[in-house]
Amino acid sequence: MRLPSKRAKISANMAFDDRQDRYPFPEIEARWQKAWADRQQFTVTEDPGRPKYYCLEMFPYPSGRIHMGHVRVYAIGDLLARYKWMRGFNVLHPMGWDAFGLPAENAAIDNGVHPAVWTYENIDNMRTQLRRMGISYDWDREVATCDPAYYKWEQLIFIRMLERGLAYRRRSRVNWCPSCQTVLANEQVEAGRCWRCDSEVTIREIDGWFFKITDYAQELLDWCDRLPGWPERVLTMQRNWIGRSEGAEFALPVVGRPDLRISIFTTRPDTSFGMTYAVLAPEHPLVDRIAAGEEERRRIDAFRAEVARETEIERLATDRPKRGLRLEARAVNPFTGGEIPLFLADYVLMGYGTGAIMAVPGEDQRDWDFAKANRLPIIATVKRPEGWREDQAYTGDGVKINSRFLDGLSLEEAKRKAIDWLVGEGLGQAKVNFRLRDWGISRQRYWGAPIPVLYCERDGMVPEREENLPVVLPRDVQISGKGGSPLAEVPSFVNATCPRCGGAARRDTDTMDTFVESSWYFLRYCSPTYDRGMFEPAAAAYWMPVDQYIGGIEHAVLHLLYARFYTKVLRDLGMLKVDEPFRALLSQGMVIKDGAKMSKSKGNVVDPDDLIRRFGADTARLFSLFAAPPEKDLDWNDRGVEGASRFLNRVWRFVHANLPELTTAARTPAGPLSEAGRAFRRVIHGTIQKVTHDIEHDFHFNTAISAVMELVNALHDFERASLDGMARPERSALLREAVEATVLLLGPVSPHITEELWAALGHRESLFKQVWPTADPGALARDEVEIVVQVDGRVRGRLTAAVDAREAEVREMALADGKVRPWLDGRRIAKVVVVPGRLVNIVTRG
RNA sequence: GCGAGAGUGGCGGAACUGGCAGACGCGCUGGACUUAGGAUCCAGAGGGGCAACCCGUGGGGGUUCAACUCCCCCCUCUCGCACCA
Repeated sequence: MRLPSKRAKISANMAFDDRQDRYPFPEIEARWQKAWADRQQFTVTEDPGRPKYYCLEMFPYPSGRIHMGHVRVYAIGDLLARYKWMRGFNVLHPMGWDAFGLPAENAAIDNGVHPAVWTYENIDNMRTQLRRMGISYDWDREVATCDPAYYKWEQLIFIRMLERGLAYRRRSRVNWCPSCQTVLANEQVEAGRCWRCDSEVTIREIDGWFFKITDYAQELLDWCDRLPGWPERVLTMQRNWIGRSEGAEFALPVVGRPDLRISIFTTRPDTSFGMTYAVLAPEHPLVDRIAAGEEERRRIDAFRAEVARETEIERLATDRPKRGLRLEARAVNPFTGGEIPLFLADYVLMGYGTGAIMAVPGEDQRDWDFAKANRLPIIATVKRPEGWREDQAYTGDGVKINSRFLDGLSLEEAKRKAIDWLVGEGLGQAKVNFRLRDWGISRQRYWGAPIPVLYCERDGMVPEREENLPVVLPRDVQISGKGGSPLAEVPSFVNATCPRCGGAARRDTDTMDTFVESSWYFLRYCSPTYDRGMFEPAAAAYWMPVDQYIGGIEHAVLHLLYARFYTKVLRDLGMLKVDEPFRALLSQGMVIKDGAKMSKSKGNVVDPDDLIRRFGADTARLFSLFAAPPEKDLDWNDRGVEGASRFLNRVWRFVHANLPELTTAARTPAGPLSEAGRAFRRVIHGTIQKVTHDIEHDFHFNTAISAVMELVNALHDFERASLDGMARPERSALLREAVEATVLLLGPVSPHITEELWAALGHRESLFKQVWPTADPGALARDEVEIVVQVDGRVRGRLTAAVDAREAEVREMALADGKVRPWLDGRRIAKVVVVPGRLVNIVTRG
């Protein structure tokens, strides 16, 4: 009876789309986006009088179009930003573009379009797409890292780092395509071959710039314990990446060569008496001097060429045979005084430790495998446990054996004593080693920030003068994908004057790793147009650190570690007060579809534009947040999107169908509530409590949204049930309270429809200037609870007890329960466990 | 390979510090309203069984009155890799 008439009313009042019966989201979303922009609602300035909240999502690479991963991360960020607005914070929520990088150069090679043109067109497209999502960005703070006004400051910091020895030059290995005559990124190497010409990739040594992140290894590690807002799994990955290990460093003399000593690092100095051979990395610089003659030199070169074809992952794999080459020279184990053979082997890397190891096959599995393959002796220096089969290395604890003055000691004691001995003999010392390597930042690419140094015949390497910055990337350049750095082909760029002597000098033609730009963009947002420095000190002092950083788990190590490092460098340069850039981190999972990452080749891509056109941004955002908790992968499902859309429509319809009653109702129910009214009010306030908790506690927006859905379900039930038997003012006031709570709680998720509904409910001010609702403890209070009764762990009955019922009382009720008694017949009660307010478990025997 | 995560109905996912497994949504089934329904509303539903009940959180052990949750072993999948001397 009521439904048809209600339906008629709905159609007449609400301008539903005729065909689809959907609320008019295109118009609503456009209108509110314009209103927020016109009012500059999310434009912020520093306001010391209010608590600040800096909410940041990892900025995108301007690939051309946003994808669902972007929708997800920005929906998460915007929810938090808007929530914090409603909580009274002064929220900084900026957006920009990680605009340098390889794809722009590839586009230039493939389509002949200039990287700058390509990049800025993409930015324009993506900005339009993002605006359609209705994110609360302060667009006045937009930055693009390819802007000289941006990278100028990065060049300045480079020079400061150079002055402090934090930037230095050395040789390093790169992938080289002999056919294209160019350096390849790892990404451009496919199964050992060049992705363009399919030639076999080789390794080349070239000079490049490094940042000395290893100087900060200990501090970066220490602060992992002081970042409680970070996910533990990311901190664990960072700790492992930094890879601190304690041990000893000492020298092995080369037999007959008093001029040569091989320095080795070991975490197990206690096993030194088990050293039966030693290994150098094939790249080790001493190898050339150790080589005995022409013939051995040739063998070494051949071996090096073989190893050069292996990736580091292959070289370190423990499940494949290790390659080795025995050298003619021998070394001395200083502990035993005995001679041991020397090898080159692929499993020893130049980049870790000293690039040489003492091999202890008895207590190291890789050494064991290599020793077995090369018929080398194996000596046990730790007593094996009872029944140990001598078929693998023993890496466990135990008493030292076969180790002369270390015999009988525990492993830890022996480590200390071995080091003491080394120190006493003047052979070595205790040493802390890190797995972390310095950060190579030189790229032989065009589309990046130029490295601001020159090379002068007379003065050598000279940094550019500060007043000459930025060193601007020249526009006219040929990008072919062949040959060296494209900048080397631009005479007007290369040929410059020496900042020191004024003579002729050549500029460095490499550009910086794009990770450098992304290591400080969050600082630039604090004062994006400031032109007297990287950032305005007062602005950075106000906004930093970022309170909540949000981005993909794939950045768990590299980007996040580099940004932490860069921040510490700036602090040590006296520019910044904070020690860490990101107070809290939310690592969100990927968006997948049909069990696989979205990709064009798999044909499972969902286009956000298309989605927004069909369902609206509010629905797209709602679904992204509802379908999975943020840290997990999200399996995209088109049907699920329809469900999200259906939910918003349901809310829309309910509000409009009851508008007259809602707008005339009292704000709070007058007088005492009926029992049904109290029950409903408990649902309302329970929802407020749960949503707030889920947002604050663990970012589980999916359960927050499901709680609102439950409230809406309860709202419908209440609306129907309260028609009879409830006083009209009570009903109306409760309906209003519930609807307003729904709209407020849903605001950060789906901001356009909720603004519209909020206005329809008679409010003049923006929803996002409202105060977030708080749960009324009085409304939450209940006087009875349901208690589950188990017999031997199985649910056999349930009973209702007073909240404050005593344990003995509940126990008696359970034992007397009619449903429970038959299960106790003929059994002896061994024990009764009472969990207050939850359950009773009656344990029987026999 | 190493490092880090994840495995729960037909599907996405719930389940607080060990206490009723499957909230919420999708899909499905039945019904109502409709010229119509791919709109909307109501109801049902983990699997087995007429039922009482039994079985169920990747697999196998264990701890406990009680295990998705804690411990040990194994399997599968995902992410990162410059990487353990």
